[in-house]
Formats: sequence, C-alpha cells, structure tokens
Amino acid sequence: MNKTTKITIIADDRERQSQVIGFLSDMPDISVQISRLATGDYLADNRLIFERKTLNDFAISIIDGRLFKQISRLANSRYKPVLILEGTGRDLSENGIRREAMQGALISISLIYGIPVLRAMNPHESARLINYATLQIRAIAGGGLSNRGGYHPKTKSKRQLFILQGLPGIGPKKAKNLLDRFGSVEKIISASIEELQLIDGIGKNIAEKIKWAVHEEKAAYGFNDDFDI
Amino acid sequence: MNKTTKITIIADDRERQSQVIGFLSDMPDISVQISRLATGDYLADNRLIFERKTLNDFAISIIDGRLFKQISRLANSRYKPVLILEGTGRDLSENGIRREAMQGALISISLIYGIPVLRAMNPHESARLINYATLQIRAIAGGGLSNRGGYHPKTKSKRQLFILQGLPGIGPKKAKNLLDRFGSVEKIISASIEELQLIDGIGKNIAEKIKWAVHEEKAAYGFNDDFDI
DNA sequence: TGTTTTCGATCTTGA
DNA sequence: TCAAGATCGAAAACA
Repeated sequence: MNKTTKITIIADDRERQSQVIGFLSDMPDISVQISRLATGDYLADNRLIFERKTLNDFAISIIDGRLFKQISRLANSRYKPVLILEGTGRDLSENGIRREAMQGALISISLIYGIPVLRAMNPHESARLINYATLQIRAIAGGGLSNRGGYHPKTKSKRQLFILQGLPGIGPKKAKNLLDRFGSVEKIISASIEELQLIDGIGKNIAEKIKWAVHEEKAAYGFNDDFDI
Repeated sequence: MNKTTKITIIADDRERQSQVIGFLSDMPDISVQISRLATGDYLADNRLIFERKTLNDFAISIIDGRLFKQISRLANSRYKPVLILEGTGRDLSENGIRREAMQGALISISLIYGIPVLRAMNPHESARLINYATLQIRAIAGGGLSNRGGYHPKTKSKRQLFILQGLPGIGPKKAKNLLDRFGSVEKIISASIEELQLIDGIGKNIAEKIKWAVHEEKAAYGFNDDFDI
C-alpha cells in the first residue's frame, strides 16, 4: 500500500510567501500543493493539520482574541491538529505581552484542548517538524485514509477475506466458504441470490442483504454525516 | 476535592532536593506533601501528574532508553500526565545528542502518546507551570469528556455512570443498562449474581467478576503500584 | 429448537 | 492518546 509513497502536503495559499513551503518542496519524498484550507496551514497525508505561528503572531493573536477561535476550530477539525510555534525567545522581546500570558495560553492549548505543540527555531525547522511528524504518524497508523480502521491485511487472501467480512451477515467462517467456492471477490459480488445460497450458512435472508448492499443505489450517497471542515 | 481552595501537591521523595518543591511551598494556596510516587514527580489535586525533566535528563534518557518506558507508564497512568521540560537551549550544548533526536522524541511524546509538553526556563517557572496548569484544569473540571482520571462529572447520573464503568466488563453501554434497571449504584453493588445477569450484555462471567471486585477481601490489597501515599 | 456464526461492546496492549 | 487485536456474551440465522 503506502509503503514508500510520497507524502502529500497541501499548503494554504495564504502561506504562499512563507519559506516553509520552499523547504518542504526541497525535501525528496514530499509533494506540495497549494490550495485554500478552511482551517490550519498545512494538511499532511490527509491526516495531520498543522497550524504554524511565529511567536509574534502567537502573542498578537492572544491579545486580539483571535487565538482561541482558531484553536477551537483546529480542535474540532476532522484531522489531527498540531500547533507549531516558530521563533526563539528573542523574537518576542518587542511586543509587550507577558511571559505568563503566553504560558497560560499554551497550557490551555495543550492541556485543555489536547493539541500538541511543537517548537521550531525557524522556517526550516518547521518544515522538518512537519516532515518528521508525518512520517511518525504514518509508521504507526499504517497506510492511507482510514476507511475501515485504516488497516489492511497484506496477503491477497487475507485481504479478500477482510473485504468479504464487510458484507452484512458475513464473518470469518462464511467469508472463507464463499471464497473457497467462488474463488474471487469479483465473482461473489456478481453472483446471483440463488448461487449465494449454495454456500453453507447462507440462506435467503443473508443472500438478499448481500445483493442489496452490493447493488449500488444513487440515493444512498449524497449525504453523509461526517462533517467537513 | 471539595471547595477546599488549596491545591494539594504530592511530590515524589526523589525530587526532594529540587528547588521546585521550595517554590511550590512558597505559593500561598498550595500545600505540598512529600511521598513516594509510583510514576511521575508531582501529583497535583489528585488529577494531574507532572513529570519534570531538565533538558539534560531528557537527552540522557533518550540515549539510555529509559525515556519511553517512563513515557509509556505516564500515558497509562490514571491521572492526566504532563511533561515539563526545564532548561534553555544552552543547557544541552554539552552532551552530544542531536537536536533532531530530541525533536523526534518530542513528536512521539506529544503527538503519539498525547502527553502535553510544557517548557520552563528554570525550577521557579516549573513550579509556576504546575500551579497554573492545576488551576486551569480545576476551572473546567467536569466540562470536558474524559476517561476516568480525576475528572469527576458533576451531575449525579453522570457520576453514577462514571462509577459503574470502574467495574470489570462494564463500559458506557452496560453502565447505562444497569442504572436504568436498578436505579442506584448501591442496589447494583448489592445485587446477586443472578440479578445482574438479567441485564443485557451481562452473563455469568461478568456478573461473577463484578461480585468478586465488589466483595472486599483484605488479602487482595497488599500493594497497589498506581498510587502510594 | 439447538447449534453455529456474526456482531457489538469492552479490555488490553503497544507505539 | 489512539488504534489494533483478543475476548466474551447476546442474538440472529440457519436447518
């Protein structure tokens, strides 16, 4: 599956002038696209959403109150959010915000909202963090999007059995029986109700449900309650 | 955990020589006790467990492999864990660990294990972070979703469900079924094995485990490595 | 009805 | 924190 697929990163177009994009593009296994994101600045692997803020931006957004709106949106995103704080202590000597205020905000973000906070010294390091974090998440959570748990068995026959178990009324036993008799997922899908009933343990009831599930109906799609950004 | 405004902090005795304890004791609304903790360095309000590490300790424990054992124990603690990293960049110029290795570890800790990481410049700031964090958590306690871990729901029925989920084999669904049928925690606790089995999803096995758990036996409690006082 | 299988819920573990 | 796998009990489905 995704063993050595490139990491796809979508960068928000408002980050276009940031150096981070340049550094990301220079990395060998990353492909960067630019587009408008509803929330966050970088969407990696369709899984992690990074919000990058310089220390100054951070301080300012505390003052003007923008911060917690953004954080709250991040926290409710369907992607796993990460905040990258960029800059060193020196960078915020100018604006008058107190260190305590920043720390208070950081406590809220990481403890209350549960959003991980990473620190970078400069745009180059931000890019590196995005890269590492994505790789680590990938290493754990297998390949691509999580359709059914995100996990897919690797051998073909396991995979076939796995697919079949998604059918209504079919568990490991009947999946095996089906596969033994029909030989392939494709043949099973296109089998008639009568043919299906030849299998041990499959009666009219289950056979009908399978055909029902497999026979695509337009109306079934169109709305799903998985909310978008 | 009532209206007592004082925060109670239990400090691990191995932190005894650390300045943090002194700073905590100097804070007006904090009372510090010293004792041996199974995990972590500071237990605040019976709710948050802080692991404090200087940057050097952190670097060293990456190298010698201790780090992830500790982190894993922290993550499985019944309290909400927080890692405090103490020190400035200068402090780790000496040991040869590479910045990338530290960042990789931080990514794992905060992203994978979900443990918030806070930064302090010195022991005084560590103490302040412990204080602030505890106050903030207190302010919202009961609001957020939570696994059992010191956040106690406020309404009676929530609290009852919460208690029931501590029983073996009982999760949210069965907790609700039990409460619907018996009406009170007390009745459930004193119900017979046969009565318990009347509930959907509870068979002989779980019923027996519940009675076993509820029927106190002196011998069962020799040592509890989760929490010592 | 009895037997087998699926399925939902919980727990455990590991990263 | 989070996801995968194992386990147990209930209930569906078949015969």
